[in-house]
Amino acid sequence: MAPQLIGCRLVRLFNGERLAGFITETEAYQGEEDLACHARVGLTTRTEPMYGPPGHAYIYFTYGMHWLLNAVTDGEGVPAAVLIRGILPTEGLEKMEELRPTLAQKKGWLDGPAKLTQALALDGKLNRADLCSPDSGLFIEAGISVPAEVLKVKPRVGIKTVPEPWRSLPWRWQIDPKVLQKLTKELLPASDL
DNA sequence: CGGCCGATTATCT
DNA sequence: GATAATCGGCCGG
Repeated sequence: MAPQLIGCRLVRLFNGERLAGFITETEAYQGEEDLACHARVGLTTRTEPMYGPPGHAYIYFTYGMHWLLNAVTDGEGVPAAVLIRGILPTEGLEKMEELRPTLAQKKGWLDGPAKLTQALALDGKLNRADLCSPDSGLFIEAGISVPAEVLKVKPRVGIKTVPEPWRSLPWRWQIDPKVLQKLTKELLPASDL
């Protein structure tokens, strides 16, 4: 699911306005045996959404200040999720700039998991939102087709203390930076992204 | 560009 | 009481 979500459109309805962007980077976290996955400690209050039905959001708080968005990707009772690590903004830029003023409209604006949750006004209130229903206020639509050959696959980041083989598994997908730059110019010719 | 560091608090041991 | 699926600022190359 992680590579398949690349290119899909992530949409947030905020005060009646559409804030959206194409997903550009993802990471996979799968199962209690994956020592980088929160579910390594089993079913807890925090990990419960990952054990729930697929297609829902798993949004958690970390480092004392950041909210991170995941899509639950496996059946009930099977903990698995895809971390959304970056988007290419396409709708509601003005509002997103207001929500995330730092470095707004500059290079690297929304290329981090906590950056995009700021721009989309996401926090624990959206935890477990149905990502397949517009009624939830947070959902994923069809987007652009991104050929597999322009995807880069690398180890997941931010898990330096996790033992092997989990630390080095190639479970991070991103649009090739060169292709992303070209895409950005096509979609947002006037911006400085 | 890469590496180090401090911020700040929910969650789990 | 320790840790963390990060970020931004500051440093050096």
